[in-house]
This record gives sequence, C-alpha cells and structure tokens, in this order.
Amino acid sequence: MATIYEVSKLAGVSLATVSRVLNNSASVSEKTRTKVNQAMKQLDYKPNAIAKSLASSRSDCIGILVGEFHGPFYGTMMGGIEKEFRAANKHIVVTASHCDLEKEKEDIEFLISRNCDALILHVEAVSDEYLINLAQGKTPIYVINRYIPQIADRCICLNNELGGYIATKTVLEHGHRDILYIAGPKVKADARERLAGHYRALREFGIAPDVEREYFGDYMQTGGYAGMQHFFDKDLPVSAVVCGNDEMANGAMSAIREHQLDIPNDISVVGFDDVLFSSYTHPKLTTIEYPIAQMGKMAAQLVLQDVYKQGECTTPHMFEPKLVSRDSLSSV
Amino acid sequence: MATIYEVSKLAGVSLATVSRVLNNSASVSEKTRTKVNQAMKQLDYKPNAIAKSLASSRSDCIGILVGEFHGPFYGTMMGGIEKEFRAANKHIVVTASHCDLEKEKEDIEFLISRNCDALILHVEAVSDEYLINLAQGKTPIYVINRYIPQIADRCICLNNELGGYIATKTVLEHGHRDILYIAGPKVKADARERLAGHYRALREFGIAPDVEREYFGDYMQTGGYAGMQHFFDKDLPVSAVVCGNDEMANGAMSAIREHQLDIPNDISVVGFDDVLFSSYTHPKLTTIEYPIAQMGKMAAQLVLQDVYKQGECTTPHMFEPKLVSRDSLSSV
DNA sequence: TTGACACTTCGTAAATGGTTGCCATAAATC
DNA sequence: GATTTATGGCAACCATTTACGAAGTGTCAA
Repeated sequence: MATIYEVSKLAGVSLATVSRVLNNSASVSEKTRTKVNQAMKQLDYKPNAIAKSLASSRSDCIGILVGEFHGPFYGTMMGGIEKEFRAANKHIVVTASHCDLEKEKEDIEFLISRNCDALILHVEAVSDEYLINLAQGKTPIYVINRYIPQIADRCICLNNELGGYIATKTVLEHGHRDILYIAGPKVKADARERLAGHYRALREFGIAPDVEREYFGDYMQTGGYAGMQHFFDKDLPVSAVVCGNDEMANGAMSAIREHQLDIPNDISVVGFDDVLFSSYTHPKLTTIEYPIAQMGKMAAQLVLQDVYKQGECTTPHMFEPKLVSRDSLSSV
Repeated sequence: MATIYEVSKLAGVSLATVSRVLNNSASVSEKTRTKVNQAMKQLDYKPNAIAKSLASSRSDCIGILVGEFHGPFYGTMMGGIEKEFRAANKHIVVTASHCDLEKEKEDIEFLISRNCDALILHVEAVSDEYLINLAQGKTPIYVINRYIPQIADRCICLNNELGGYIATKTVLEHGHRDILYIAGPKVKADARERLAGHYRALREFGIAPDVEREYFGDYMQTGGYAGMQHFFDKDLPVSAVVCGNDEMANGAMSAIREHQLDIPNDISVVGFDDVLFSSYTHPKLTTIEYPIAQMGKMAAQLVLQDVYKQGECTTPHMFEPKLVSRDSLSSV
C-alpha cells in the first residue's frame, strides 16, 4: 500500500505538501495540487486513517454504545444517528454492552482508546457518578435515555415517567379498572420510571398499586408472553394490560390470543415505544411514542455542533412522549 | 493521558519491557511485572489502541458491513457476530451502506483504512469481480448471503433459491393455485434467487409464471402492504401470497386484514427469514428459516480460525433453508 | 530600477504512542 | 570459569500531522 512518502517522491514535493492537499489545509498552488493528485491516483494511494488519527488525535469517528444490536429500538436509534453522521462524512463505531456493568465500562474505554471524537451512550448499568466523571474527560460524551442534572446539556431523553403516566391514565379514562402491568427489568431506570408513571395514574384514580398485578419482564416478546401467562395462572380479573414496551405487548397479545380471548374486546393492550412493527400487529397496537430515531439524530447534531462546529442544534433535550391511538385499546 | 513512556520511567524499566508486560509476550520477571503493573495503576495508564494498531498493523477489530442498522435481520446478524467475537476479546466496527454501490465501496475502504484485521460483508451492490479482487488484498474478507465460486471458502450463505422453492412448493402442496408473489427489490440477488425458486416450484406444478401475479417490494412492511394493495386493486383471484421476506409478509397480512379477509382461511401467507417477531404475529407466520445468527456466528468463527488462529470452524458454508410451519398457511 | 515588505507556497523535522528485532548483561547451571 | 538462559535496553519503524522557517513572487514607493 502506497504511503504519503511515495506520493511525495513521485510528485516531487515534500510530505507536508501532500498532507496539505489531502486535508486541503493552508494554501497549495493549483499546479502542485494537480501534481500531487495525479501521483496519488497513479499509486492508488489510500490514506491510512490510523496514522492520521495518531498524528492528529482526531478520528472522524463517533463511538456509539447500545444495549443490543438486535431489536427494533436500538436498530432505529443507530439508524437515526448514522444517517446524520454519514451526511457529515463522519463514521460511527458501535458496540453493544448488554446492560452489563463491566462490559459498559470496557466498551467505553475501548471507544476512547480508539480516539473517538465523541461518544453517544445508551447505558444502563454504569452509575451517574461514573458518567459525570467521564464527562470531565477529554472525549465529550452524550447520553441518550437518561437524565443526569449535572450534565443535563449532554443528556437527550424522554420523560419516561410521563409516558408511563399517559399510558395508564388513558387506559383508566377508557373505563378500565382491572389493570395489569408488565414492566421492564427492575435494573433498568427507564422501566422503573415508566412504572412510577403507572403508579401516579393509578393513584390519581384512587387505585392502590398492587404488586400482585405487576410482573417484571425482560423487555422482549418472551417476557410479555411469560408475564401474561403468569397473570392467567393467578386467574386475576383483567380488562387491560399495560406493557413496559411494545415487544412485551406483542408477546402479551400472543398469550392472550392463545387463551382464545379477543383484543381489545376481552382484554385491551397498551405498549410503549411505538417501534416499527407496532403499526403492523393485529390489532394495531395502541402505544406511547418514543421518538428514538429523532433523539439519535439530535444526539448526532449535538456532536456535529459541539465537536465539529458544524450546524446548530436547538432541539430541546427532553422529549415528550405522546399517545399513539390505534386498535388495541377499547372502552368498557 | 499517561503514555507507556511515563510508565516505564516510573517503573524504572524500558519501554520495551512495559510493552512486553502489556502483551505478555516474551519473558518478564515476576518482580518487574509487578513493578510495571503498579506503575500503570498509579498513572491510570490506558493503552492507546491507535498507536498500537499503527505500530503492529493489527487492531483486534473486525469490520462489519451491513445493509441497514434497523430491521430484525441485520440486528440478529450483528448480534450473532458480536457475541462470538466478544468472547474472544475482539471488537467489531459496523457500518451500514444502504445497498448503495458507492457507499459500499466507501465503507469497505474506510474499514480497511482503519486497519481492521478482517471484514465481514453483507453487500449487494458491489460486483463479484470487485469482491474477488478485494479478496486478493491484505485484509481477509468474508461474505455473507452471497455465493461467489472463486472465493467460495469466504462465502457463508443460504440456498435462497431452494428456500424460495420450498416456500412456493409448500403452498402448492396445500392445494393453492392462485398464488401471488411479493418479491424483494430486483436489484438484490437474494430476492432474485428466491423468485427463481418460486418459478421452479410453479413450473413443477405445471403453472406458468405470470408477471401479473408478481410485485417487487422493498423488503419492508410498507412494501408488503403496498404489494397487497396493488393486487387487490387488480382484483385477481387469490388464495395464497408468498412473500420475499417476513417483513413484507407482515405488511401484506395487515393489508389483507384491512380488507376484512381472514388469514389463513381466505388468504394464506408465507414469509421468508423467520425473524424474531414472526412467531408473534397473528396468525403466527409460516415461513422459511434463515439462520442468520448462526451464519454470523460462523463467519466470526471463520475469522477467529483463519486470522487469529483460534479454534476451528467446520460448519459447511452453505446453509439449507427449512420450512417453519405455523398458522398462516392452510389447505384448500 | 530597485529595495523593502508582505504574502504564498513549500520543505524540514519533530512529534504521535506504541511494537519489535537485535544485542547486551546479569544470573544460573554445571 | 565457561556456557546457557533469562531479562532488559536501544533504536528503528509504523504513516501521518503540523509548527516553524525558508524560499519565491509580487507590489509599490522612492
């Protein structure tokens, strides 16, 4: 592989000049520029990003940390981020840390050691203090789906509590009183926040939260399915089930159908996130919109603005969840 | 950020020794090793992966190229690859090139310029010649979902034609004769292969393929929905619709339901891929299994074996599609 | 016409933070 | 005391950026 040195020799100029035309920095005469460009073409020269990164301590790469690669939520998030960066000619390097404390730390260190110009993190296990401390470091970080007051300007999040509140309140307003809740994993802050919103709505309607009517799933279809089975086994009266996310709602719907019950006439179902497939379930899922693609886009814009001084980002950092009314919720 | 130099000074040893401790290569006395480790801890030394990569022309990174970040197919593939590599302490850097020729080439060059030790590619736009040529290069490549005879040992793929054949043959064996086909984008080879399999099954049953009964979608729910609408508008007799993938099947089912028709009693639906949500649709989707997670895993094992000389991979390179019988296909 | 001055354009060389082959030295063994 | 063996150090190298300075060119006034 040809190096900048060979190019400089062939073009009869110095290393510095080649570097200058590469980065079109400073002034280079048109004549020299053409000479260099020709030499590069002739040698099929490809710049070595690693060496460039070492010398310049930049990388044009943004590190992304997600929980998982699979699943509709993270995929959409990565897509939103990537689209924005690609337009700006930046690359992303993504790792998935499976909501594990050690892996999250490891991955963050990995991304920093790779000279990422900034980090966009969707982390769950790591503590607030860790992130606050990390934010002091050389590499700017941006946090999605988590609000930390001390670094509020680095947080892009959704009001999960409000979303949980809206979901259950809507169900209550439709006349339901026998409500089940399939929550996400207790270890996840957003799951707890959504549950808190659920409680608030319940109390507002004079209903005492009841642990008997709660189930903690895994945020996946299997969890929703298992949760619903669990409730069926306990033979509780039910007219609606509110789920911590759409995947679990999907799983719950599957279990409900297997019990020969109709959605929403026998049991109403509400989800959270409004992932892509939720408009294609049967019945179409009533859910809470989590504008994750936009939030990813915004995180990217923030990086572009802060780190690369390109464009401006004026979107507010806290997004408001909205109800998406479809067909899985009926009145009683 | 502390450098290896400062560590060596603090520990009172040479640079080389620190490097040896880091890579636990060659022999270093226990005493020295402890001294160095203590110094590293004291300085909170973090090795600079970029510098290491430049000096050693390795990176412990594997470049992955996928079509998109979102969607159940690629997510599962990335997950399968990542899991295997994480266990071996390798990292992946992923880019999505949206099935665009220029982006695919650009991304491949990007990954190579980042010193990736190997590339795992799911590419569609780039030509066979390009890949054959690329395979001659310094960076080993592995290709998923594409068979190129000249580099067969680098290809991990599914017999798409056979899958397409099985899907339609199964539908025919269930007595259906008025079959519609919603294919993937013509530009995608796998879509064409699946369609070819469809043709073969049709001919085997004495049915002439009919372009009136074909629609080319986008491999997404929207495409399946639009395809079904298209057929409804033409008012063709239908008893079954075979789809190029599960997402389109999902979209088609949605359209069918909106026409107040029952699945599978009025119209049967068959998909392809068996992505996660297909076991949770209503009715549960009958489809063709595409073991993409396993294939990703295998690609990773191949890299581990060939590039890092770890483990051994004996899985055959061509996977066989299998029918997954669920509830969306009935007999007539 | 010429000299001063400013501005372009380009080259030199020192980083950047590591790896690694080769050689030297000290310790251990016989 | 000679021969191994285990350790450690030196210095070149990886491919690039970039501060600094040196030419070269042009403008303008004296």
